[in-house]
Amino acid sequence: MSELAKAYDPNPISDKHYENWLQSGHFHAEPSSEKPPFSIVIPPPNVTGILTLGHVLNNSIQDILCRRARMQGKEVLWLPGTDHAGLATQTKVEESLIDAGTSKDEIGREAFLEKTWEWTEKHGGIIIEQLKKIGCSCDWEREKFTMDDDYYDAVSEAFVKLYDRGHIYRGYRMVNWCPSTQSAISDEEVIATPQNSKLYTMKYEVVEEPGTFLEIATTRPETIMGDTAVAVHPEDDRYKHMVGKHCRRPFPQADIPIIADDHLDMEFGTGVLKVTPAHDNADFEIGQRHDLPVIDILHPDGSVNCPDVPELNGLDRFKARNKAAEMLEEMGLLIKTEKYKNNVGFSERGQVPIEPRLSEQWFLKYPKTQETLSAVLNGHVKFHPERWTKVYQHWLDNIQDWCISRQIWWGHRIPVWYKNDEIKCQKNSPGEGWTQDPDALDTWFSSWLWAYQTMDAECQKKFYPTSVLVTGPDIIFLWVARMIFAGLEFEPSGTSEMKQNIPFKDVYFTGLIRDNRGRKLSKSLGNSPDPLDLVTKYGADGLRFGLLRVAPQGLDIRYDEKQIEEGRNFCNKLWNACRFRQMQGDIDPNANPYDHQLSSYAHLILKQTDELIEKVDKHYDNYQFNQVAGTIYGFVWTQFCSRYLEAAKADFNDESSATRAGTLATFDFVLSRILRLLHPFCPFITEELWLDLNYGEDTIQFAKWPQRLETNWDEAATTQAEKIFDALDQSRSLRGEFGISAKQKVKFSLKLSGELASGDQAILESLMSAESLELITEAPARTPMVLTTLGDLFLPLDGVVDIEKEIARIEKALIKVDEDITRENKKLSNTKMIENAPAEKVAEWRQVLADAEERKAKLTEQLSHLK
RNA sequence: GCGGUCAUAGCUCAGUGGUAGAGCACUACACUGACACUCUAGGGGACGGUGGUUCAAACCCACCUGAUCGCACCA
Repeated sequence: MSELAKAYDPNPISDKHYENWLQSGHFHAEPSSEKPPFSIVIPPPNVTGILTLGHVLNNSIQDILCRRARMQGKEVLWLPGTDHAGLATQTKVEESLIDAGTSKDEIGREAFLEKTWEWTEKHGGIIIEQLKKIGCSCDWEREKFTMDDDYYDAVSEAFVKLYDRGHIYRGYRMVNWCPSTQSAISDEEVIATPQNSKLYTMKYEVVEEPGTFLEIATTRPETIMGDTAVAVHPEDDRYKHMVGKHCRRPFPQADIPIIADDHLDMEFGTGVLKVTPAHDNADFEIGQRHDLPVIDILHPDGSVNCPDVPELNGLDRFKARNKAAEMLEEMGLLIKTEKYKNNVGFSERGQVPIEPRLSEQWFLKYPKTQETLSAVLNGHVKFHPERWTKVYQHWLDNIQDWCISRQIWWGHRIPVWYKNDEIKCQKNSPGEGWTQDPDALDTWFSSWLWAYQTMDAECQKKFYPTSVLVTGPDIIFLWVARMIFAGLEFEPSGTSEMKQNIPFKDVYFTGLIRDNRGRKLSKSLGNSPDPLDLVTKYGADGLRFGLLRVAPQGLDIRYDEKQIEEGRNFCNKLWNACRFRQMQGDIDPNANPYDHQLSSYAHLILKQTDELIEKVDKHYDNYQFNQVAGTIYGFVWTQFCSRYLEAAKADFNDESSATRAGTLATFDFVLSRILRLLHPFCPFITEELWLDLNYGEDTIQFAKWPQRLETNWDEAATTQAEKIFDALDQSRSLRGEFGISAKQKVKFSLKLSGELASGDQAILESLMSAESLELITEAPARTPMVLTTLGDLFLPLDGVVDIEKEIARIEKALIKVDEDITRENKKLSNTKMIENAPAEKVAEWRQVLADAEERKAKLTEQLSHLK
């Protein structure tokens, strides 16, 4: 047993223990184990990503669940891995190529993929090392990557299966096009973003009625060249008569029909809509209904493709917008330009507005939507907090086909082959002359197999379905729902039973971390701290505990570094409590307090420990980690350190104390439970203290999870201890009122209401740091007094007492007592209340009233003595 | 527009029907033999508003206000 340092220095300890844990294989999950299984698959971070506070929160929670499960005797699999993040990684590699003076198209597909693998190997795995720094107990032997050969094959096979079952099709349809990455993206990756735009009102001349103009409002004059009609509402009296006629598109000049369509809102703008079927979802549908031609006037990069209008041709779409407005102005067709706020869809990755664009893409028509919904509604999968089920249901009720093809190279290539007019869907080339589809699959198309494809057959048998998924609600559609689909569709259990195929039983949604002004953490705002800096400053345990303590279930977190500092301070507090214990010597790992004579406060802390275990278990089971942390924090700091430990000093300083051995045994008993309860949150410091204090031979990681004692408490003793602490608090207040410092030795007199054992008296005397504590039967005159549950406590001040001050103090106390009496009287004089309230409540109120009246009598008497 | 969430001390938040809580911040005190990453004391709240249910509402219900997040959007 090494002597503990005066201050807790987390980092050397953490590194030492993590190294040991890795070498001992403690994180290994054994599929052949007899123990009940507990499993979690990590939400795979981007392979080239770096750790954020969000990751810390998310992975700490998973670690907490896993570590507790191990202590509860379960066989735990926490399966780690990373995601290839197709678009995100490809973008980074492309940028590096441009910096090097080349480009992906220049070097070609094969060389590009080689570069990307190099990049992945160079930058990949950083986040894995960072996760180790914060203590994550993943089974690293099983680390998976979505581009591993076997995983790659599985993704292709999944595609082929769905194709064969008729769920996947190719179609020329309107998709969300990201001009920045030049790829289609799914609806879920489009973020509606409020924009300050302009609404242009222009006029088109009616061909059949020269001199008559239709006024049209638009936010996108740069798409005029793609207009193939102008639409009005069929019941709009202003325009009804125009339907069937034509109006003149200004550039390139052409006559386009005026049509009637129900889609229009007569209230909006002028009630006339320019119809651009190639560049707007709604317009496309109108075009379909009216058989309008589709004119695509944009290049894939978002620049204008319209040689007939040389002024605009080749311009970027936003420049073209301004230019088109200028042209309208010059032609005298622009009536007005107004400021206008609207929502524009942005590409999540590319950070630019998306273009609705027609293109040939692969789509998945989701199978088993009913089952996917009912898995959650029936409670096979439980969401925490539950309200997310509503969001989930809403999405499923309105589900659209999933565009799964991406015009990128880094990812799982679509397993479809073409030769002349033939198409074959299979993993490998059908032979000579066949060319593979150039596109890759949406990254999420690989992620959705993650819950089982990460496991080998043996592990699947033991650990699938997994126990719980911990993730953010922002990917409820992108990932969570789709994993449920995958489980139900591909039936990894080998049976068709729903319960065996759903990928997880519980889903815990974490909150979002925001800064102290409520903004999201982001690199561009510079408000995103580096978790590793925080680890350096406060230790991994401090970071974990501090963060978890302020992370309420299902709500966003206002992050402040102060909170992490508090976490570190808490660890230091615990450290020093253990250091204090160590100074007393003689640690018995199997100490049983009940073998010894116990002081009243030892009885109290034992009972409180039992209550602690109950509360902590309850909060754990409800996934209320902030409550777990808060409960342990309060217990350690207040009950254990400020009360029990301070009281114990009296015993430890007195060699002859009859309760000394019992106090020591109680100390070890309680502390060893605190360490175990805290281990999931603070794995490093608890391991260190566990070993230093010799509470177990080996590691704390598999120490038995504390159980309640459920013994018959010595109620008399615990009540007495509470009274003693009340008397202590009151004595301190009294000192404070009269400006007597805490260490200044003073005499106290106590007129007991009940009994006080001599041992307890000695402890109280010591805690009050009193010169003496005299038991008296007569109240002394002109002496400051305070009422306690133990009795009336007097502070004789040998004539130096400020009587006016004491009178004021007592009068203030009387006001408070009168308020209590009034309140209780009001309740008790209400006959309805007496009749309807439970008898025990009424009795309670009567007791409160009686107590208050007794206090009032005493205070009144004291006041009369003073005056 | 539809749906969700939140509103309690200066700040961050606990508190599921019966006397308003914690941490931080603030004020004062103490370099007390575990800890200054500390100790002790103190001040500070008509629990967003209005109604309703109830013997009893911070808590349950309705509406309102404000903030925030999804989803769908009108060009």
